[in-house]
Amino acid sequence: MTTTPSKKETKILYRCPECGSTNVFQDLNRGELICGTCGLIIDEKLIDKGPEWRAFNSEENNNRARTGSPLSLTIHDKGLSTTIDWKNQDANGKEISVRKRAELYRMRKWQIRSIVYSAQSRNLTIAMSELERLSSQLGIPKEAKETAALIYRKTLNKRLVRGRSIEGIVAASLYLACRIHKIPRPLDEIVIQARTNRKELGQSVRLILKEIDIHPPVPSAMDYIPKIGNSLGLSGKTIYTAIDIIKQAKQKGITAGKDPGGLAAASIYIAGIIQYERRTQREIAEAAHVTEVTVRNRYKDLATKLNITIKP
DNA sequence: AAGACGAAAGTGGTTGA
DNA sequence: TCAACAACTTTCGTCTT
Repeated sequence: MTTTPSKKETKILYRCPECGSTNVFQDLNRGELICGTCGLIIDEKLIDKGPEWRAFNSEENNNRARTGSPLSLTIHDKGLSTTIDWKNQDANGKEISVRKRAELYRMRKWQIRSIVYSAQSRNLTIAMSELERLSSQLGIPKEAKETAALIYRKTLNKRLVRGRSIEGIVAASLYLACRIHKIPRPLDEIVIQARTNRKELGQSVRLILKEIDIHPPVPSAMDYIPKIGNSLGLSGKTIYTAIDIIKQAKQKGITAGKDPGGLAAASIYIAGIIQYERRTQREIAEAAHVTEVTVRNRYKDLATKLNITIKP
């Protein structure tokens, strides 16, 4: 699986309300509409309304429909299917010949395999509908959703879902997929929508990280800034300033071990003051899902360590 | 009156013996 | 497995605009 975020930006016909430029891009990785001139995020949580793939003939259609026909959630045999007994006796209690025994052995083997197969596809059906629900509720673009589906399939193949809730693993897959695609969604934000609790989600995330070969980048404060800045209605200039502050902080190595959300909030606070676009600590804290105190502590930290003087 | 600030106590997660 | 620990939160009183 590839973890390199593909730079998928499409230029579209749209005029930026901030600077009037038509240099507007659609960043499908993040699901955002961005002005290429001033950096304003015009819209986020874009929804791809078209079908997720196109087919020009029936053969392609078959090849691309990777989940097969839509499965009904009901179990086709309702648990009433034939079972083959393990006893080597016929209905009258007589011993079965060696040749028949070998045949029976093969039949049992395939029957069990088919049961495992249907159990897995049933699991996948439930999981995918849960994934669909979760990602649409969190406004997650389809690329991250696809990645999440892939991660989920891997965990399913490794039998990691056994004894755990499907919902928990789905949420964990989605969380990791978001990190891979650099669309920050903190655990807590997912917990609100997911049918799990914080503890289980955290455990599942760690389990997948350990067992599956994926290496999502450590979430950076920079990834949070556009989202927070946009929800506060800040201009592209301020957002750039905030990103710049984080870059400086990174160079000085003072970002390690700190909550990226808090750092992002602090840099936005400082950027707001510098660019005369001030927001109160409370507003920023709310948008960044941290407390005022954290904003305060981080911003004090950043200001002293980067020698930024804040004008009163 | 709202916002900013800081101290103190509490919380959940990580680390190292 | 448990205690120490760092980062963050909650709460609350005080100062500033």
